[in-house]
Amino acid sequence: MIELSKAEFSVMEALWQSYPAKASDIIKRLSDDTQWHEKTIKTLVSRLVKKQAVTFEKQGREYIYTPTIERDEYTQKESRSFIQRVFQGRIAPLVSGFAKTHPLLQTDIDELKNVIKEWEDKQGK
Amino acid sequence: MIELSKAEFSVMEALWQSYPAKASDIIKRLSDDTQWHEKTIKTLVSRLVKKQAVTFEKQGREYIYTPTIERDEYTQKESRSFIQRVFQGRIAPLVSGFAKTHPLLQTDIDELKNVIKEWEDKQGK
DNA sequence: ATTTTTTGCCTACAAATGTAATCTATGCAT
DNA sequence: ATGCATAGATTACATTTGTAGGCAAAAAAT
Repeated sequence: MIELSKAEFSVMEALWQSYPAKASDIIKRLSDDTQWHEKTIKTLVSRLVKKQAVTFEKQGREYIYTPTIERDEYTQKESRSFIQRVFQGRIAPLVSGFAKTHPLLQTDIDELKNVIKEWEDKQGK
Repeated sequence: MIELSKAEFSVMEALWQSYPAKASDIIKRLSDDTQWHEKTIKTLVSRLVKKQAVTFEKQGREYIYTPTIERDEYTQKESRSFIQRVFQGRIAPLVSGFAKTHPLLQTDIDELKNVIKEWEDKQGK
């Protein structure tokens, strides 16, 4: 599994927002959320290329970057390994712990109900 | 917030299992799960002391270690920051993403239903 | 009593991470 | 045509993390 550091993940977020994208696009997007120096972002992009989380095509002297993994795919893997490590692979304890300090929203409840419904449908079949 | 690395977290797990505990206890417990050298574990314990995740009392030349944070407290904070970082603070997307690749167990469903029930009770009041 | 083991303390060292600065080649403005 | 801005490549450097080794003191074993 491709492992991303927190900073690298943020760069991926900027790229996932819309791609293919030039470095300058990524830098522009990140400037809204962070104080990172342009050089810093370029370093992170290079590391992402090295980790093969991102590829690029040359366009003149510029590179046009594209992620090699989708956001969903990555966050799912990341979630699983987090849940595995911290909650022995069980998700429910995470949810109840989280809910203890963070009131859920109506949309969360709806979405959770949906998960349950799908599970029950599958059981039924 | 006290930040623990993965290896440090594992050591905390061993300590949370039962404390106060001596270094040798921690080492014994970790030997079941890992191949870590005794020295490695002691280094990690020292770092935990430095990070103030653990305190100790001298008992002769040995130290008796105690965590300063409870497991629940730590994992909740950790979960929150993970969810914040990866899912903008929303937990439901994590759950549905997770469920896509990891069939939930009956106990998970029960626990989730309980979370929902508690939420609804609170709404009603 | 002397040796061996075990404690915690200090030191080590490579890889990963955060955070850039410098260098080199190229394209753009004048 | 020539200098300046900009792109990516290379280098830098402190901190954190993983993974120990060595040392001095004390306890345990013989």
